[in-house]
Amino acid sequence: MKPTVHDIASRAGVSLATVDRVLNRRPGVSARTREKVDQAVSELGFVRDVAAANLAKGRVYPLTFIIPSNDNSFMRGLRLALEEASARAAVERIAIRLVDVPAFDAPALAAALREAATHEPAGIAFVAVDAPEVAEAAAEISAAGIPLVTLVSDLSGTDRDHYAGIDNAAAGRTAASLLGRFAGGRQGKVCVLAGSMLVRDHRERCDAFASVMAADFAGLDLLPVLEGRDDPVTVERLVAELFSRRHDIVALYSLGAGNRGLVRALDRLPRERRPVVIAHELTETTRDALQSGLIDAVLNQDAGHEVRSAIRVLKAKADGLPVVAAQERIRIDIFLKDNLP
Amino acid sequence: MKPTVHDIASRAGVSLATVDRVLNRRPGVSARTREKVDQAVSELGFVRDVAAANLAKGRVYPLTFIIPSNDNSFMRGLRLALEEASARAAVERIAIRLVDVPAFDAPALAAALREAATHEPAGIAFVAVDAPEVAEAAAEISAAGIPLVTLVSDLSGTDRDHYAGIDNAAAGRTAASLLGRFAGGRQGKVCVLAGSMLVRDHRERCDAFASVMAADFAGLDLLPVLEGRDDPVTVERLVAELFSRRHDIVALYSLGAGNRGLVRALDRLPRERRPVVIAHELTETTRDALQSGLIDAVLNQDAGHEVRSAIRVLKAKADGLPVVAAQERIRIDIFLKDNLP
DNA sequence: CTGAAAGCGCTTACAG
DNA sequence: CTGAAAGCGCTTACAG
Repeated sequence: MKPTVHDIASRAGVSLATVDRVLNRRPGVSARTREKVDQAVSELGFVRDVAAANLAKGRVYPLTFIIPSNDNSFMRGLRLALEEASARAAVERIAIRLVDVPAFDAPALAAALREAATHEPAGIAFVAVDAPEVAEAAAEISAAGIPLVTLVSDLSGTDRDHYAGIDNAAAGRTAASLLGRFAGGRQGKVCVLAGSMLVRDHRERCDAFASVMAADFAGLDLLPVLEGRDDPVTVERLVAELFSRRHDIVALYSLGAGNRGLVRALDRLPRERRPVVIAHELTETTRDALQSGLIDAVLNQDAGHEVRSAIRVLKAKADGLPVVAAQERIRIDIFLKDNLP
Repeated sequence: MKPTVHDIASRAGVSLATVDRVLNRRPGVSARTREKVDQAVSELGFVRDVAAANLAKGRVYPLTFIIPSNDNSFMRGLRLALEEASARAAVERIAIRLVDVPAFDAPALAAALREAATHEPAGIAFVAVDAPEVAEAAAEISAAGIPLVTLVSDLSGTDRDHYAGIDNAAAGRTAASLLGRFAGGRQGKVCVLAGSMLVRDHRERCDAFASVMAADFAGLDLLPVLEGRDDPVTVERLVAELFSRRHDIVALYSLGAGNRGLVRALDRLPRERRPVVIAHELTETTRDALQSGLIDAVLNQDAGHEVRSAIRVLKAKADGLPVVAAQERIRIDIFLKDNLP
């Protein structure tokens, strides 16, 4: 039978209260007593039942997540993942509050951060817009001792405790490698389609993509970046215009969202003009496009992983526990039509 | 404040015991009483605290995992993942026992299965060797009412409750698509390197790979499959021999383990003779080879995901709960040098 | 069919 | 510095 605090107490010849003090490294125990308890713990191989401990503590961890109210599949998926995670997290007495904020809007985000802080949550996670006013709000909250995690897109500067998202430079490089190899020696122009250069994840993908293309695929030239604001309608218009103007495009990298518009534009192109296409985020749209061959590969970040990682980190910070960085690394998934989940 | 069983009891005007009976759908409650409780539950928005319930139940779930004692990185990783999962699972009163069994050995596996069953575990997970004697042992255990899950490699026939592993046909197809596109129109032979055709995962990868190659990449011909028994020494010898015999090999698909041997053999090849290489499982060896360019892409199954899925499924089966198949699907990861975690 | 009481493994005032 | 007792939210014999 697994040993309990009672076993430790009788073995060490002390009370439960003392065992608890030693276990939780609280002060007010003589060195001798502490030793006896520590010894009993290691002799019996005691490990604390965290669930029982949480139950007894009655402690709750109110966490706030600030998410852009963008109507694209990725953000919808993030919301869903958050709701699911909330349900599971309840077991560990974590209560999650979701706050909406307009997309790509630095002042609104800064205000939302400050508002969230007034509720004194045990931690805040937010999708960063990389702007000074946001950094300022973050600094204030950090200074107030509230753990802060950026989600999906990071904030420049140091005023956050952790970033729960993919390595966007690596994503850009991966896209370049795949696109370059899939192009198979063809020469021509490459279109890069972003959401907004205001968010750091898009900027980083873009820069890394460009540098690998320049280094490894000399026959492929990048056109000026198109900014579609992750909005399907805008994206469709931009892409359609570009392809009607130019006939030398052999590949396209869509590094933001709003791929519904991209797919609609691609679908109207004659077969022989279709470029090699790499896009981000596995959604219903990109999945269908992979299967029909309109998109060749999709890079994906698992919103569920990101959300769960953010929760774990915020809880650890709230408890003053260390974070195992390696364990919190978020993977970049690659999907072809063949390995769709 | 979150409502508890006490709140439900007083609201419905019944005792805790009755609330518990209704909550757990146990018999011996009048329809009227049941109704009152159900109503209180929905009015108060009660959700059961699973951790507290488990604590009170004192129920434990002894689970047995049977893993081949193969000395390759993947199986070592699986072991590690299992130990990690054990630690976390302890919170949910799951106790995991690990049993070693010789690799690719059907009689030994059948014996291990029967032995495991004598301990009356709440469930058994095992890496299947796809042979009749194993199927027979599985059938017996299933008949005895012990939930059974295959891990990594599946068992033909129906005598298991669940398979926790990737879709190996999809993996074979993915490998073919990548290899074909990376070859970029070159013509020649393709070497296929397997562990053993006795395990179903290898057979399925191989078949699917072959069919996509035949359908989509006419210029690339498959050579007869090499069986390296997932053993680095054997693999090295086979590959070295093949390349010294033939000079028309343009690509290689390593669908099993033992890649240390493969990499050693490839490394001795002159640069211009190096084939396009797709391998399985991200290990130290394949990671280094990706970075140095000896391997072009690695397909990976996350042993941690597989183990955790197996645990979840076994627990659900033990509790008589349904399994959400979509949630238990294991992804096929693709790694290039650019998106290494 | 229903309920009072004890207990799961831990923590927390409170008293000494 | 140390301990006895009550309690966290649920479940389980046992008695009626």
